Amino acid sequence: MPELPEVETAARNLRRWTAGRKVVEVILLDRAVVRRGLSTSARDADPEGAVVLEAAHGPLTVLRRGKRLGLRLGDTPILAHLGMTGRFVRQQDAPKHARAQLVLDDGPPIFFADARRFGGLATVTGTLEDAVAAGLGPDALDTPLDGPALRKALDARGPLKPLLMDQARIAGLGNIHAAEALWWARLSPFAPGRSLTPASADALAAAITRQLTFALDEVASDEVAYLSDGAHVANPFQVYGREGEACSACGTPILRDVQGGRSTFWCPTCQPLSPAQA
DNA sequence: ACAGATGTTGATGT
DNA sequence: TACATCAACATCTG
Repeated sequence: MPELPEVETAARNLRRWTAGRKVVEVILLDRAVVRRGLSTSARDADPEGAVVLEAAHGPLTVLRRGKRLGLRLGDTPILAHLGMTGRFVRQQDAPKHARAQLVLDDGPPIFFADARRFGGLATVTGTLEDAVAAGLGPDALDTPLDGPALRKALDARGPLKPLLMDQARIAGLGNIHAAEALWWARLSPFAPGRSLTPASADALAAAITRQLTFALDEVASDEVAYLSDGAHVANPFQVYGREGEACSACGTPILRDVQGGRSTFWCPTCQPLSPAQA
């Protein structure tokens, strides 16, 4: 599930859970969770990094940029990425697919669980601040996105949606929220980034902020939200996962297509691929 | 049963 | 350069 709102929630939870406490031990339940350079493959396991993590202990500091977390555990800087199914939970017993465990000096431990194993941990060379920012564009939520900056970031010939998901341009938007933000801004996912007018860039910047803020509020209900994963609520999105359903604004059936190997959903009426988008 | 999806990010190839 | 495609991995849905 993790896009930026879930990662921000994870960061807040970790801070809250460790406030006034110390991590006294790191237990790796799946040593391949420690990767070279946050690779998404367990085949890039980093055994030496694993040894470093196992020696880490002390108070925890948490940074976030886009979907990437930076953890300072005592003197040890660590990067963490949730991949597609990663999550942090604080509870007594190990959840399914637990990969790592942080033992605290007080209360239940924190587990990193990740069914699909695209997520992972990595040791860092250099400062944690540099590592957490390396290769990422401005954070889509923290950095108040303004139209001009966004227009510059998206100044490329390719279609808007993949550009929005390019973490080097803007850090934090994934498949769902990119689709949703484009709907709110009434922009076609297929429109060339370079075709953004100043006015549409303003609208898109506002839509991104709105979408992420809204989603963060939805997810922000801490670990309870995670534990109730099974309890499926109604699809809270305007277009994502709604192929064939009526657009909430105009009633036109939502379309689905594939861009860059990912499903894209949009309303052809509200988000026309037309010449003038002002 | 099985084919085909799935919120992630890279490494390839044209 | 900049696309698209696949691969990593484990589940879930039709």
